[in-house]
Amino acid sequence: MKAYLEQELSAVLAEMGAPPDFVPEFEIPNNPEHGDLATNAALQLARHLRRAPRQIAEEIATRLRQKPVDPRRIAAIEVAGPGFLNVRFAHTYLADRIADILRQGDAYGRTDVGQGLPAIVEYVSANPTGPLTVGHGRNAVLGDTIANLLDWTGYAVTREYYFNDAGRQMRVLAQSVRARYEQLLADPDMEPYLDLSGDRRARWERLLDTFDTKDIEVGEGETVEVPASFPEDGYLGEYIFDIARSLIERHGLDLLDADDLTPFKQAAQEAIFADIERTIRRLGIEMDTYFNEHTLYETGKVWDVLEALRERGHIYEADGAVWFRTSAFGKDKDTVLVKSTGEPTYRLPDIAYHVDKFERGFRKIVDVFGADHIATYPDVIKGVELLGYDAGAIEVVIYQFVTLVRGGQPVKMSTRKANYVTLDELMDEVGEDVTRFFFLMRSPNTHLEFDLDLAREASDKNPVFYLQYAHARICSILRKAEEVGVTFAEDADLTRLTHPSEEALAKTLLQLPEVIQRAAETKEPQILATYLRDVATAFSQFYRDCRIIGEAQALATARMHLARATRLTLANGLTVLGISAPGQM
RNA sequence: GCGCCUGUAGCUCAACCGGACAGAGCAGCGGACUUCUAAUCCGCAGGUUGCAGGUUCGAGUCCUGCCGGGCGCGCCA
Repeated sequence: MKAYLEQELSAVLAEMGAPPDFVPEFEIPNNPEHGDLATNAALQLARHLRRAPRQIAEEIATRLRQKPVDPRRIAAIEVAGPGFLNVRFAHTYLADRIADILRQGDAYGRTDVGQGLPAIVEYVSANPTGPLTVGHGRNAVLGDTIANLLDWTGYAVTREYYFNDAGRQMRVLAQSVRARYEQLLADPDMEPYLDLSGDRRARWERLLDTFDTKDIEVGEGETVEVPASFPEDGYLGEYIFDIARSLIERHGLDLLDADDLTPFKQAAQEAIFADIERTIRRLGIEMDTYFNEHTLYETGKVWDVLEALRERGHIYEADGAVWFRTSAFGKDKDTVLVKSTGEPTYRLPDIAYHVDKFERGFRKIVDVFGADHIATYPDVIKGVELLGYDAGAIEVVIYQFVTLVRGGQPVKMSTRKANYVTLDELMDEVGEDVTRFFFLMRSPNTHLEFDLDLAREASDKNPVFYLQYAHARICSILRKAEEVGVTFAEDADLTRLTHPSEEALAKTLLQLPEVIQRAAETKEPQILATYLRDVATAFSQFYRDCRIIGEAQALATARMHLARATRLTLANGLTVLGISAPGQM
């Protein structure tokens, strides 16, 4: 409808001498008295046409009315206020659209604006150094929902997890595991559990003699006692012990004198990745691809990118390092791409990674990052652009941090002390649906306060249940209506839906496709979450005013259609958000 | 000091490329269940959209300057 009106209006405006690049837009007015769709085109054109906006609006209205406008769709075109043009839907239009929703079923809300364009959404992308935290949760849920939104708007979406299992972080992780491994073994009580055959007894006794501990600083003057071999910035989490224990079960003390960290790294990575995958699966997330940074070295792409940048003169060497001339485009400093050790910084593979995304054919590239990456991604985009790719295809979604609030107080967390709430613990406490919804109900660029008390409350205070309750209630009504013999006739006469609550509900329902489009374009899922609340409210009001059971068959059937259309709208919207739509509560 | 985000009702937040009277939820007060789910609905109260200028027919939205909060500013990721 919107597109139809915009097209008709464009034609009229062209006749009236509007600039050819002017695109009129209709929007839904805040105030229902202003009709179902309104446009401010006359106001915007007043200056250009050098005429009073009100007068322009009158002429547009007159011309529009002369067009062969389908009376099944439009009931009235009015001029109002300083020069707005308000359009009212015909009653038959609403009836047609409800029938349309039911025809589309599970697909209602889908559009093809993306036209099958290949899109990639990169999210989570946590390196396997520990369990996912609440912060990763916002990333995961946001990324996954954006991927859903793009899918529903007609893009061919790939969901990708990018990670790096080489580098310093992983080395420190492996060292941490080895230190815990030694610590667990350096216990005289372990004797009965160990195979001490051969020279193993001597090795074990040597460990008992030499094992020592030290204190390390963890901030705010606090210290923690750790094995002497524990790295300064090692990982203190309890999960490191679990990994060490599993190594003892599998290898006993045979890894004691290994001078290679590989088995520790391997075990840690496998265990942690398995854990991460379990966690995101709980949230309903299924990745299409996992991309290991390492492949960018194996294929030489990292060096190709470096050479390409060098050829184009964006690179120079100084102090033994290779620099990217970022100061040439507005940054206050240049950026190191290859350290004097010969090892690239993460920025170089990041550029190569994005080049790779283009080479794989993606035409829309979405990255989901926390606010702490805000300063780094412009370099990557610039790098890609300098190599001749369409950097405009890259969209970076930056989300602000999450604070957990309990009892009105922020929950203190410190990664350093391994004192943080994991995503799994959060889901254990409040459930998966609530977790997803809370991460989605706020704009990504606002700081999120996650109120655990509110989230845990299974009551009317919790906004998730409001949506789910409305859905469950519809299911219940439809069940009961069928029990008492109200039939769901295919040929129901939907023009019988004339009650204001019925009309208001119907008008709300038919917004779903454009709401999904807008949320997809802006990458702001809270637009959809907010809309679904409106749907639930409109339904509750309909429920208050209009009964199904006990009404004459024709009216009851028409209302069943409306209830079904509402259920589809809620269910499809919740599906996009990745939240379940229960049949009863 | 510089860059990005942010400041809207007591609290948490909406407000669709600048549009008509700034809206919800929670908290507060008052109402509605012999009825298809009261996890619901209705009403009341609550605001100088941080402050000051500017652009515009029109500004919560755009520009400038202040003030407050967050995140960055490494040959870490």
